[in-house]
Amino acid sequence: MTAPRAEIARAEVMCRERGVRLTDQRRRVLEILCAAGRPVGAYEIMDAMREGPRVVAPPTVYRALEFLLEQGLIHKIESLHAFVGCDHPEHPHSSEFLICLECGDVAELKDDAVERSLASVTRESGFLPRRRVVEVMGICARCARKEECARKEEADRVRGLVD
Amino acid sequence: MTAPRAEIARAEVMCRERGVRLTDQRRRVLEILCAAGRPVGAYEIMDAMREGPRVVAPPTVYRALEFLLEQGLIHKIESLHAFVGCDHPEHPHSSEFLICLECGDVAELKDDAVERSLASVTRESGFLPRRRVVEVMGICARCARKEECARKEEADRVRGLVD
DNA sequence: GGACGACATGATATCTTATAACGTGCCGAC
DNA sequence: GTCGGCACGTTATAAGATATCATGTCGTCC
Ligand SMILES: [Zn+2]
Ligand SMILES: [Zn+2]
Ligand SMILES: [Zn+2]
Ligand SMILES: [Zn+2]
Repeated sequence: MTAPRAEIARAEVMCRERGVRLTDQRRRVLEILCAAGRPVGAYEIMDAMREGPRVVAPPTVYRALEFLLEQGLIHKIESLHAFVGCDHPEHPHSSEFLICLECGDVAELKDDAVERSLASVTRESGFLPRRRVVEVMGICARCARKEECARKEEADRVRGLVD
Repeated sequence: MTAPRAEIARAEVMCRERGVRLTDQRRRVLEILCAAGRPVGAYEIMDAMREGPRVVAPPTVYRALEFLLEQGLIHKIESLHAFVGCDHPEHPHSSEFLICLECGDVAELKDDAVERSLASVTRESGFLPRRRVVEVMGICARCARKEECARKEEADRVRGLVD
């Protein structure tokens, strides 16, 4: 929830270099996504924008999202119908996510092993990839540890009762 | 569009073995998916079911889909909001798809290279995977060939005009 | 400076996808 | 027989996304 100054500044520069306009609406959406640091749905973004001066309608949000996606500044997470700011938008890349079912945390993979293995599989079959969606739902390391502790405590408690 | 007798028979056996019920509604949905041989949306399935004796409402379709997903008889393609019958449901597996943007054809990968590289990446980070979504959008081999031919013909035509 | 065109936004309506909530009927266990 | 679990019916509504047309904004060209 830190102010996403750095991300915005970076985006400004990238857009200027490319000759595209990071307008108020687009910047606002990017700010909301970066500040959240988690997947946010389009309608939630819309609500967040309402807090400002004016009311916005769905197309406004979706248009801003479309632009940010094109520029590689954000990613869409298909399995959540939600969007996240990109960690490292400097170079265009396909995104891969680890999504925690417990705490909702989302981590963007930077490793390209998956990308390479996908590339080799598709090349073999003559398929020309354009966009990749790789999303793994599961339990993140932190939640796994927490659950492990809880299990232990429970076991201890039961042992205590039996004694 | 072949009659999906084999798939249905196989599903019947699997359900019996597991002690779960492949009811009329569930079988009907599976038939529609297998017969289509392409991704089909829930509401399209609903329309297909209407052709039969009775009217069905969305929850009926979604409940059947939920059951079939649980039993591994079908997969959901997140990026299309659609469902497909599974090629090889005998052993539970996570699904990986190549989706053609041109003709809409969907191929389920059987190769497990992607699965393995994903597994190693997630293991390293202490993440416990539950469900994987791997969907690659692009141009299938057949459409790529077709486009290649079209490009050649166009080039020939232009050469002809210049001459 | 004024006309024009490209692009961005506003506003309204509608469409698609998915689920909540509650009731009914079937069937086997006891 | 009745009880409980499960599948299904029915109605309503939530949630996500897009189509369409009007309006505004801004730089360019004359
Ligand atoms: Zn990224
Ligand atoms: Zn977690
Ligand atoms: Zn499968
Ligand atoms: Zn194709």
